[in-house]
Amino acid sequence: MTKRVTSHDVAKRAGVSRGVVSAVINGTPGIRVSEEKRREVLKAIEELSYSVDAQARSMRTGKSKCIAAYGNLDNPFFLQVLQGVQRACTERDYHLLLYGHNRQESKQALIKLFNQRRIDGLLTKDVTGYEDEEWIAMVKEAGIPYMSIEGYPDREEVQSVLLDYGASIHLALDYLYAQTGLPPIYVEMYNGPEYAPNWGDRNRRSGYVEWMQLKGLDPVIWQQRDGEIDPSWWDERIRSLPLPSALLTNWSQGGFLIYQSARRLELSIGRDLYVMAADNTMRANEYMVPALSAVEMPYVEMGKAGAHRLLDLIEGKQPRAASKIWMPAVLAPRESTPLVNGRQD
Amino acid sequence: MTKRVTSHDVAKRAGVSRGVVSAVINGTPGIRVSEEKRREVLKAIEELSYSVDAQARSMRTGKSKCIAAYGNLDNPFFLQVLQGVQRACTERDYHLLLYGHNRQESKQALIKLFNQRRIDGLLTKDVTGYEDEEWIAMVKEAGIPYMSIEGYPDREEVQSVLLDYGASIHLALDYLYAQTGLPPIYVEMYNGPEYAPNWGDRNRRSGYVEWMQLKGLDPVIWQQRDGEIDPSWWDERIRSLPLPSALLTNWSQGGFLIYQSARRLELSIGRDLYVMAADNTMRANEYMVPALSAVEMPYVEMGKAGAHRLLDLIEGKQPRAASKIWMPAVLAPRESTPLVNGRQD
DNA sequence: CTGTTAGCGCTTTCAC
DNA sequence: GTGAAAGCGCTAACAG
Repeated sequence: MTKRVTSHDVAKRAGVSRGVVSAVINGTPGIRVSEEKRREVLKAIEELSYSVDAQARSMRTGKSKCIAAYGNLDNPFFLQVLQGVQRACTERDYHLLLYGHNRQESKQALIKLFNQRRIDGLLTKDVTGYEDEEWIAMVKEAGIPYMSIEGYPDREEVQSVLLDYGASIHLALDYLYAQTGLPPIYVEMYNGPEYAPNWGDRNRRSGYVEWMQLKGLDPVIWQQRDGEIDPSWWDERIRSLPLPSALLTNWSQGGFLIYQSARRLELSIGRDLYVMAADNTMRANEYMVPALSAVEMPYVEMGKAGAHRLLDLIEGKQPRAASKIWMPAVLAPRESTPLVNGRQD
Repeated sequence: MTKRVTSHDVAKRAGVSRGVVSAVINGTPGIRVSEEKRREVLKAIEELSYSVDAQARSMRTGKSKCIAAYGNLDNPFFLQVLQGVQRACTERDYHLLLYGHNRQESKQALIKLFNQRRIDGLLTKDVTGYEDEEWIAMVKEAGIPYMSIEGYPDREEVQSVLLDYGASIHLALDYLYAQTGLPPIYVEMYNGPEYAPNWGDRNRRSGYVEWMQLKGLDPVIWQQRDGEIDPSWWDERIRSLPLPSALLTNWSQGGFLIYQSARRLELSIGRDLYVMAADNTMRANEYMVPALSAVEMPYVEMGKAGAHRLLDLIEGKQPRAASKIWMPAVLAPRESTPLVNGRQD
């Protein structure tokens, strides 16, 4: 192993002092260095292929230029968020440490991490509407710049990136209604055992009811627990429907179950049933046959926006900004909701 | 901001010297410390909620206990690999830095990173059979402990985790044949513009030919470029098939196109056509209707195995191990390949 | 404007 | 056994 090249070596070769080398590299304001010397230094850096030791620098400055992202690696959304975060980090020359859900304790370990690694900031991908008092207290006490993706909708003092679920449902319904002219049925999936919708699903549901009332239509809501293996439940309901009918489901999982039922009943999606999803949890919408129309959540953009805000916070750029960043959903029209004959305008 | 707690503070409070504190924390061999003092130190650490500064430590020791993972964040496989890597890191108390494809230069930047951040090792998720001479030369010159996932199958001196694609095809064919008793047609997708199969696809293809010959059957191979929008190509071929027929496709994308054609021709997957995929690129197999049978690649395990090997390398545990880790594919039987009537044994 | 120097917090060697 | 001190590579403050 060859010996490490230090700023000392560079200084010696360029015939200057180490302070100058540092000034050249960091463009330290208040230190003027002659053009000639600067060139010398740059040349020496090039020739020795020197690069600063980030550890030593951050030890001195107290800033590591590292942020940490924490989330559930089982969840494909987290990958998208990471992608956005990663881009922001690259753009602003930060590094990204990755931590995954492992045990219950691990979130607390992040605080420890903050001390150990001198992480400059922390970003977590939470489930929609997640709130954890204790955690927020810890973060605040530790003085960590912090940002949540999808958490803490009701806590103004916590920075987070949020989705406007109500608006996303309106977007979906406007489209579905324009395509089909049919009053959409809302199929609401939930995680058992009890019906306890999270923040996002509550907003979606009320968005639906609101929209229907606006149009003077009667809301029709089907509720079913996800994971419930009960094909006949679906078959009975769908069999009783007039054809064609239009359905909007809060989770794409619901779309999948409707497709399965249609297969059993020998109904055709896109002809007998118009189906649309209000998310893309499984990231399979476009691969279903026929491809499932949906409103989808811009997780990459959320990650990017969140990371930029976090970096602003770290660098003290945004002293008194609003704590919430709201993101709009994106309409993805596909084959499951063709334009119904005679509705062209 | 409260002042940082240092080992000095701990030492003072525990009434010992800093060397002892260090010895207690790291269990330094060759330094014996009395049980009483040890207890004192631990108590002081607890009371002051002290944690070592990783930067300072790694500056001193030259080891950062950090590895970096690099890959394409657009690719869902990479998330799975990351998951495995992350687990290995947690188990062995390492930290994980994440870098994504951004520009062409960024891979070179990893080398720089190695110097700057004192990364202990590097892991890349490459495309199947990827090889890059120049990169390997750079890595070797820099002396970076390095591991590739899916790359460098033919370079014995490079450490990598590989999949046995030939065996995976045999596994798929054995299953498909047992279920249906039909000679499977092989549907080979490729990325255009020219037919230039990668390492994995070459192995799959020869695995198919080999298996068919073993059974005394004539190989039938359809080739189609992915992204080619040509529904009639599929419809004509599939229409000409005797029913039922069995098809195995190298990419799940092929399964998707077959499903679409079946929909147009009003054929039923699982009754008229038995379909199976030899991968799960889109991670949508189980959400297709009917769910698509496949052999799938254990990317989580690959990441984990790769990371553990990398850490072994870093810690000098495995002086002369074989450079390749071979992983077997996993059979995932689903609804698209039901047991054909009368074939129960 | 340039050069010297103090220290960031830790580990490890070397005297005691 | 224990304590002092050197030094990892850097930046910022302070002399010259």
